[in-house]
Amino acid sequence: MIDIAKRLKALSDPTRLRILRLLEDGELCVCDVMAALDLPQSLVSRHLAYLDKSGWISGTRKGKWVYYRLAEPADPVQARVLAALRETLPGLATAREDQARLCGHLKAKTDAACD
Amino acid sequence: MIDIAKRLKALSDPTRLRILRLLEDGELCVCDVMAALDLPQSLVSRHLAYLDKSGWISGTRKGKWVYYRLAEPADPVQARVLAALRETLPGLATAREDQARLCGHLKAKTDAACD
DNA sequence: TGATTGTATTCGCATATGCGAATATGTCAA
DNA sequence: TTGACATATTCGCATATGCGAATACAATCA
Repeated sequence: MIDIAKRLKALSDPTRLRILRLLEDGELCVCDVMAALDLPQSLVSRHLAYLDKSGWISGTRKGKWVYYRLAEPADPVQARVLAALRETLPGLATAREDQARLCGHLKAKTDAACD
Repeated sequence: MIDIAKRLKALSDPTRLRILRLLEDGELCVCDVMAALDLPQSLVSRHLAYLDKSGWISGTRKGKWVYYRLAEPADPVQARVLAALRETLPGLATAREDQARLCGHLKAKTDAACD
C-alpha cells in the first residue's frame, strides 16, 4: 500500500506530469527538458531524479548527457495510470506549449523536423 | 495539469488508499471506516474530507451518520486509476486486515454476514 | 593538465503537511 | 430545552516539501 502511495505521490506535481508527457514521445536529455519546460536546471534535475527513484522513468548517461525515458511499468497500477495519462495529458494546453518549446529547441539544436 | 496532479495527490497516502479500497464494496459511515482502519475519529474524518474535496468520494448525511461512497469518475484518468486500484488493492495484506476488522465491526453492529 | 559543458547534490529557508488533542457543529431523543 | 452521540473543524507543533543559489561531480576537449 505504501509503495503504491509513494509511486502515485510522484505524480502529484504538475511539473512531473509535464515531464512524463514529454517522455511519452521518446527519450530526452536534461537540457531538452529544461528547454521544453522553461525551468532552471537544478529544479528539472531534481524532478527527474524524483521520477527516477519512484520508478516512472530511467536515465542513462551517454557521454556528457543523461537521457531519460519512460520506465517499464512495474505493476498493473503503474501501467494503467501511464495509459490514462497518455490518453489525457496531450490534450492539455500546458502540454502543447511544452511541446512547442521543445520543438523549437530541437530544431535549433539538431535541425530536425518535429511534429 | 494542476487539477490532475491534485487529484492524484489525494492518492499519495496509504490511509486514503485503504479507505478507497473499503468503499469499493459499498458505502460506509465514518464510524465503520474508523473501526476498519483502527484509527482515531478526527484523523479518519479528515482523510475522508480530503478524498471528498478531491473528487474521489462523496458523502451524504443520513440522520446522525454520514455515509461515504465512491464518486462517479470525472475524467478518464480518474476512471482508469480507480479501475487499476480495484484490481490491485484487494490483494494486499493491509487491505485484507482492514476487511477483517470491518467484518467484525459490522457483525457486532448489525449481526449481518460479511464476506 | 585545465577549461568547458552537462548534470547532480547540498544548503538554507519559507511554506506545506500530518497528526493528536481539544473544541465545535449537527442530529436525534427524552 | 438538555444530553448523548456522530461527525467536522480548529489549534499547535513537529516534520516534510519545494525551490533558488551555490557547489560538487562527470565527461569531453584543447
